[in-house]
Amino acid sequence: MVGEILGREVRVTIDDVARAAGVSRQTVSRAMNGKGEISAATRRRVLATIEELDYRPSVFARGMRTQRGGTLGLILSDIANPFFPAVARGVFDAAAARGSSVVVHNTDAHAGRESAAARDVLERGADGVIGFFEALADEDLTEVHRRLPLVVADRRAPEPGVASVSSDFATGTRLAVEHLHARGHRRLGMLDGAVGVDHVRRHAFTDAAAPGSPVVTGPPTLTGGAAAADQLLAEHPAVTALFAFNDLMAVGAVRALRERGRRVPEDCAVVGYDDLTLAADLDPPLTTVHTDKYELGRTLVEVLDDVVRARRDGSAPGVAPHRLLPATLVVRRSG
Amino acid sequence: MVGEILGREVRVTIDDVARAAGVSRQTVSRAMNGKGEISAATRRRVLATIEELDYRPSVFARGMRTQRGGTLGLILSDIANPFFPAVARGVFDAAAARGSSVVVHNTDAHAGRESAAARDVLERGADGVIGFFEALADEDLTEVHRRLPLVVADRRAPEPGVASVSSDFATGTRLAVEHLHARGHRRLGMLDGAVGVDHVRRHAFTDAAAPGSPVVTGPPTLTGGAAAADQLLAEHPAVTALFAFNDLMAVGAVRALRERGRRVPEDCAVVGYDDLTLAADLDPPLTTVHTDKYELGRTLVEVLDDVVRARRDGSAPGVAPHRLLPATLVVRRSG
DNA sequence: CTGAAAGCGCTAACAG
DNA sequence: CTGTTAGCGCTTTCAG
Repeated sequence: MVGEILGREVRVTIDDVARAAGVSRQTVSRAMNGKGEISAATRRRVLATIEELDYRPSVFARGMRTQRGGTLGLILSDIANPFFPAVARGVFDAAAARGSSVVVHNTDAHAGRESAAARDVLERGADGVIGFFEALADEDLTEVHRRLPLVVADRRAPEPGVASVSSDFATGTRLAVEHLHARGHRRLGMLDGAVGVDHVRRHAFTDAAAPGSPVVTGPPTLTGGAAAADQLLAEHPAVTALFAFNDLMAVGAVRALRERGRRVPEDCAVVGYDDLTLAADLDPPLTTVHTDKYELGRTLVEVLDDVVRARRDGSAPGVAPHRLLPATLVVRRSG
Repeated sequence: MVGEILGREVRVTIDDVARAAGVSRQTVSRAMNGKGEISAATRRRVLATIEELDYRPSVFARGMRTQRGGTLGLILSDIANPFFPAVARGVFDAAAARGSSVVVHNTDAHAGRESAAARDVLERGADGVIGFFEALADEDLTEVHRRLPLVVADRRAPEPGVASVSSDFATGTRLAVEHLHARGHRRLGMLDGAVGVDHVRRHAFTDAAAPGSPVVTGPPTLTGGAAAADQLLAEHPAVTALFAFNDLMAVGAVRALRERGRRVPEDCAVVGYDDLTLAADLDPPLTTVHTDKYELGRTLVEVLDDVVRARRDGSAPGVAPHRLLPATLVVRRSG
């Protein structure tokens, strides 16, 4: 087998290619990286030789010079929340298309883990980072941005120079509240996720719902939603509709409601956010705000690419791209 | 800020540490890697200096010598299937505990993507790979194993020397079938996932169910399950219970059944496999086979560690560890 | 127990 | 358009 002796791998190096193609190493480098001038004929020949020898440049040797490892960091808070895998799929596909691998870090929305993840990604010479940062302060984001192309996901950028992509939470939340009002609900409550620094959903809820509408905060998980719903209903028994930070909390709320003998939606309506794949198959089918999560993932990589390119071509520290993905309401049975 | 000048990072190198500590670079290397003899006092002093200067060895320079990058590859077929994130969480946590980062590859069970992923992981100098390989042939797995510590997940190892961890599919499947029999069902059908080469679940089903029980194959997804159920029921209308390859197919089957006006479980029972987080909240709550997915993830990393260690300490090419995780039936309403 | 020398495979900068 | 020179930061010999 090529490049192998007695079961022990022997690296095919750039020198082997150079020798075989009858050129210098530099020319081989140029041929594969498309940098510098090189005649079409030479390049073709070199590329053919590369193919033939099955040469793969060493990530390490290259990284040593360039400080770039052809990876891309994806930092998120909870891979077990189906929202993130849906986004990740878009990220993986887009990353694969641009030839990058993705290193994923799960932070549990813990500030220490978030900065450790960022640092790790940095040290590995990632081309850039996509971050769902929930706990890190704005200054820290800015610091990450200074060192590495960064795209902030589902959160306001800490400063205009930092790119961001997120669901249009304000619209989505407003849609949910208006729908509940249209259904005749007058006393709404919100189950907010105890993460992030933006609180866009909460503010939008507060704006759209009647003054003084209660908001209870908890972890953005099933059990967090159940506990928050319990607390909210205990303190505000007159509430007839709940808007949850995300679908997981919404499902937790449904569980809690039923355990208290409340029917959903008859006694209390529930609306979620995210529109997880299984939302339509739940009992009751979940009314929720939909955002295209795969598209979010793809967009994140696309924007990151813009940032990388901008930085390479003379780092014009102007206003970075900020994209808002449409949010629409999907009415099912729960609210 | 340390190591920074005018917003431009300046690497703290091993030489800086050596100089500051008044030793040579090798001594620094020894101090951090615990290799070679070194006096406790020197080591302490060097370690303190490292701390003080916030020195982080370059992944690339180190990788260049060692061919190892401190990462770990996780290759899976569909991150959007909640089964995988649940496992991934265990993998991430265990990897973090051992100081590794995880690069994740999504393959869609496509042979080309699976081998590309393996190759990529290899080139990045991963310490090892955890692979849910669905499409790759046994020889290819063996080849991967020859080059890199490998643990095969949810699949029989291609040879005794390759480690594996998987759910006890045989028992889980038997439990499901027996339960259906106990409920009085006589005509069972199976919705098999069109992936993998093992077909443990299918064989176990064929063994446990009545001879000639129909099996229809499709992609292990929601729509795959729906289509498979449609086909199976069209060809075998007398079937009163369906055992699905996984929960996603089971949910798809429920959808299809209802669209044909069949009630679940009254007209046709459905049993899944995996016990996804939301299984209990579905309509109807899904009867399914449970395996501890987080534990699977943790175990995978643990076994990988054993393999790595074994290979380092003189590669005794004996019988690698093979672990089977318990599978239990969770009876809910769907079957 | 510690230091000096050598080189991993690659690309940037400069010649030609 | 192509080749030569010079390291990147680290670990692995091999001396001392």
